[in-house]
Amino acid sequence: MRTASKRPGAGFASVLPSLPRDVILKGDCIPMMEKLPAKSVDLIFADPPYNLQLQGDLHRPDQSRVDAVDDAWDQFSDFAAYDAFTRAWLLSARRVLKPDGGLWVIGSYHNIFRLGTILQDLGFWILNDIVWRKTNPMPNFRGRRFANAHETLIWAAPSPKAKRYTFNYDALKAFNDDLQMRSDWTLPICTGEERLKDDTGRKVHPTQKPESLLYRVLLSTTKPGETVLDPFFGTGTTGAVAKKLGRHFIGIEREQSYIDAAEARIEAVRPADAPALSVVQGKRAQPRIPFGTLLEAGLVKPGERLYDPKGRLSALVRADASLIYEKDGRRHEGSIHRVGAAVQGLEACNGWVFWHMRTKEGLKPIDCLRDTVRGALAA
Amino acid sequence: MRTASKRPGAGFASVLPSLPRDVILKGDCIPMMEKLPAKSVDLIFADPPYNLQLQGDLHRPDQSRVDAVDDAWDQFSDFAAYDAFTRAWLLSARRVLKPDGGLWVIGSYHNIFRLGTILQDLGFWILNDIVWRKTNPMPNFRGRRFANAHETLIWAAPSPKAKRYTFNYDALKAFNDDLQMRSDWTLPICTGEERLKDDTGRKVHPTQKPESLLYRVLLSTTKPGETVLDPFFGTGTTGAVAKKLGRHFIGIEREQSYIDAAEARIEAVRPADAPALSVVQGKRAQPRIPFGTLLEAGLVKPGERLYDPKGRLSALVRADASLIYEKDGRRHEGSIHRVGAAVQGLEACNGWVFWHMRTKEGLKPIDCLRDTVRGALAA
DNA sequence: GGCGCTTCTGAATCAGAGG
DNA sequence: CCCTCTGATTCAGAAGCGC
Repeated sequence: MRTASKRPGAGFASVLPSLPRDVILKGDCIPMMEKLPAKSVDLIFADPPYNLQLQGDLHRPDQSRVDAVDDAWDQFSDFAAYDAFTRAWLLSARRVLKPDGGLWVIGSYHNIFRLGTILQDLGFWILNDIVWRKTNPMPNFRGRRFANAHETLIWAAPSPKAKRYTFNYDALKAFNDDLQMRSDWTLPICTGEERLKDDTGRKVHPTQKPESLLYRVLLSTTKPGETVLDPFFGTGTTGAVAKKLGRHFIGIEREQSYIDAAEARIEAVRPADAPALSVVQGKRAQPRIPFGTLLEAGLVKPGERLYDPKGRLSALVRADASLIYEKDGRRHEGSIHRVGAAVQGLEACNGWVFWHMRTKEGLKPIDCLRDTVRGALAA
Repeated sequence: MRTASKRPGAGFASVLPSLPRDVILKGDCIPMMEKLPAKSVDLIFADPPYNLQLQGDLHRPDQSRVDAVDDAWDQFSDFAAYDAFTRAWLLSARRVLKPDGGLWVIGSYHNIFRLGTILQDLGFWILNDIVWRKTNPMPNFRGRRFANAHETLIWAAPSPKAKRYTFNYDALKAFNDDLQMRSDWTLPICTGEERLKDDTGRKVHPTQKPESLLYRVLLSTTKPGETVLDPFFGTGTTGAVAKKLGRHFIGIEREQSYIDAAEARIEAVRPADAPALSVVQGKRAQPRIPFGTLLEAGLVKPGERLYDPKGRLSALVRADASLIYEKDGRRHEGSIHRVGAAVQGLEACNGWVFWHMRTKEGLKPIDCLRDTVRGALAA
């Protein structure tokens, strides 16, 4: 891992010719992202500052808390600065993001509504909001509110027309004991061994995110070998999990102390082996086998009959892999899907699971034959 | 209960001298709220249109069509129109609200970020965002996103200096088995007997909220005898729960069919019959521990092997918590349960007790690790 | 009545390749 | 870009039905 330091007069001259990978770039995220080639990153995970009062960039001119806090204009001026910052880094981020990439942001009620609104205003397309339920949140000590036991993430595509974003649906379903993954994730906060401490035992970063959270983010919305950018890298949770999962990372961070901690931490990570990184693939990922292939392979012969699941209706297979169904003067012909839909009076039908062959063991869906063909292709 | 109808030229002449209570006002919420005296209401609960932007029809895998929320009242031309509407009704609402009153809004990711941003811009002070985790949400039928399993509520005071808002901390804590009430509430959606149906058996309102949700809202942030205003009354869940809990209500609603249903419903409420309301309590809602959680927690690592009870067969653990088994040309992949079933030639298998890890003390079922995680979660 | 099986439904921004 | 066609995709709970 390398660290590219941006010193005065010593930064990148202009946009880099190619994407650096597995590096931490030192500096503010907006100028740094401007150095990266456009449409080059597969995923962005951002954990931006929550409290604008503590950020140098966002400091109000007079540093003071407004006396008349019910003054709407003053309220707005604070939020306006945060909004301007948010808009700026999100625009930079989208330039770097591939058109079919994904973007995650995390926040609390202090900033997440502004993040979400600006995402929508900029034309990002929200795919889900995700709730991180903390199993061990900080209690509310004064007893004046509900215990703040969650944070919110937003997962978005860069535009509404981006339909080919990565979502490892089947992997997540396997991960979750064969139930599809929900929008609420129950995970502990970062404590114990995982929490980075300095020599004096104090935590290195005030809001270090748990690796489990990033694990789920990267597992669900990236593929092995892809690159994830984290513009607010902190102590490098994103980088550590990316390395562990065989993904590449680019971190951007201003504070040298965080960079030092992140480098040591990521250095110590041992990535999993390639076989362990492959995930369950659904049917969509498998090579398409048209019905005609079964005829070419001799697994189905022209003139055979296919049956509905109960064996009552049947249709004739023709040489061109179309079916013909005739009964009581009704007549349908076409693909296995069209005829399947027609005989059921439905709009659509998956002919692969509707139509069955008669075998010694009874009726078997023709979908089984596809597996046979796929096996033959693989061998 | 009375219904005040606003007919052309027959509405209230101007602002009412006193607050009507336990009534449903027919009409648009903004002009209706303008008739109410300023600073007169203790709490506002608002379930505004969500501004869903649905494309075509959605079908379940069994081809049945999902009954979408395509009502006219949820149609807005763009975000600007929705924002203007939101700003307007929130301003009207704040005028009516007592300075130490509270305001709740509920929404999904389609609108909640805009609601939150506008609340902040208008100078409301957010006290909590609350997540309603649905025990029985609609699944994601196309497998392209996480199942949308929650909605978000925002609880806010009308200004940052309002410190004397009502919060029944101790009541909530008792309600929650002496644990502080958290910001995530696990409750089922409104179904069964509670869901209002018309003569033909169709739901009266597309988005009726469960009484359990309002029960928790009113119990936590109002006192008996206080008045709660609901500007988007619908079929009157707020009114029904208010009556049940000895609070007064004012509902505002445009649709006569909803008003009729609400009146009959509220009429039938007996205030005495206290909480027969089944709510899923925090402590009893033991989190399910999917196998993936063990990987996130680092208790199992991608690339490790799991063994059958006799240690003869073994399978590789992958990053998505799926297993892969390969022997003599046979190959199975999927969840611990699927692969466990496949290697035994069974229909089903409990992977938690079938698969074992090698430890110094010999083979141990992975189920033991679940206890470890549960312990960590409880701590 | 009881049990088991089937059917139905819920605030949803829900496909992708090929021609 | 538009149109056509293939064929992938669901969980919890209530209600209804049949034995």
